[in-house]
Amino acid sequence: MAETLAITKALADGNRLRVIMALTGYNELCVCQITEMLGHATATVSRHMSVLQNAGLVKSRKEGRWVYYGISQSFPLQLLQWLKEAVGNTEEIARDKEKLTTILSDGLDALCRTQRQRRECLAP
Amino acid sequence: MAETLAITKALADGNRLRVIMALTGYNELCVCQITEMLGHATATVSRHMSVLQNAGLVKSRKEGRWVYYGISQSFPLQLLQWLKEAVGNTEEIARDKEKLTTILSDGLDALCRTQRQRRECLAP
DNA sequence: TTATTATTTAGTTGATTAGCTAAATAACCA
DNA sequence: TGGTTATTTAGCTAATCAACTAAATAATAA
Repeated sequence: MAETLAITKALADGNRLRVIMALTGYNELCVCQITEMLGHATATVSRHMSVLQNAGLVKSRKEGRWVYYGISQSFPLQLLQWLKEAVGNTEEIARDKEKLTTILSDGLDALCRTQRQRRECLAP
Repeated sequence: MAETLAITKALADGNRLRVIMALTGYNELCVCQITEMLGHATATVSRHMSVLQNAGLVKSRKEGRWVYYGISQSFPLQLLQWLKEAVGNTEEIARDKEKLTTILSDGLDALCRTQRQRRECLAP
């Protein structure tokens, strides 16, 4: 039961549901892209991703300085289908999809640069 | 998304998963029977049942002094099927099933009587 | 090598939640 | 009616968890 509970707990958070839905639309997304979509601190997003990964719902792949996440093959299919039906057409997810198109339109280097500048802008 | 999140949060608890699985085996169970199976205080169980009901996963029916709970018609079918496959054959659930057969074998009046005596035994 | 950079991990704080006891409801029964 | 009883609600405490900042890691680039 522990494994199932890890899954239901992983899905019991709005930010993590948004990430799952985003990943169903693209087969991979970089941490900085997910961070930009959610609008939280990078460390917070990293924590969310590790919860999803420990539950076996997403997998990660490192390429250079970037880490890409995608839906895991072991994501229970019936569960994923239900999720798509249940939240796939909500306003929140629609906004995320729209935001993602602009996030992806500029490339990773540009995105990381603007995020870096934003951080430095708030630095002590 | 709020409705879906209410569902995933309702399922993100081991006791509530156990109740759902118990209810799939019997079309109705009384609060005192569920209480006996979980081994928690009645008030705690009542709270768990209201979480499940607010998420739309179970429905309740009052008959005399007893309240019976059952799986709701609106319980998403794919979700329920996944749950059955995922936890239906775990040790915990097997123990619950076994315990339920003895709980049910003695009738509601007898069960409530023993629970009452147990409470009075611990009373100040 | 040294510096830079993307991500993760540690450590802290505030909010949510599961458990309990005690009090309140609602329904039966004498 | 008044008393008993099953369940729910209120109020409390301890534990869990999401968010942040700062420090550590891992990889690139100069």
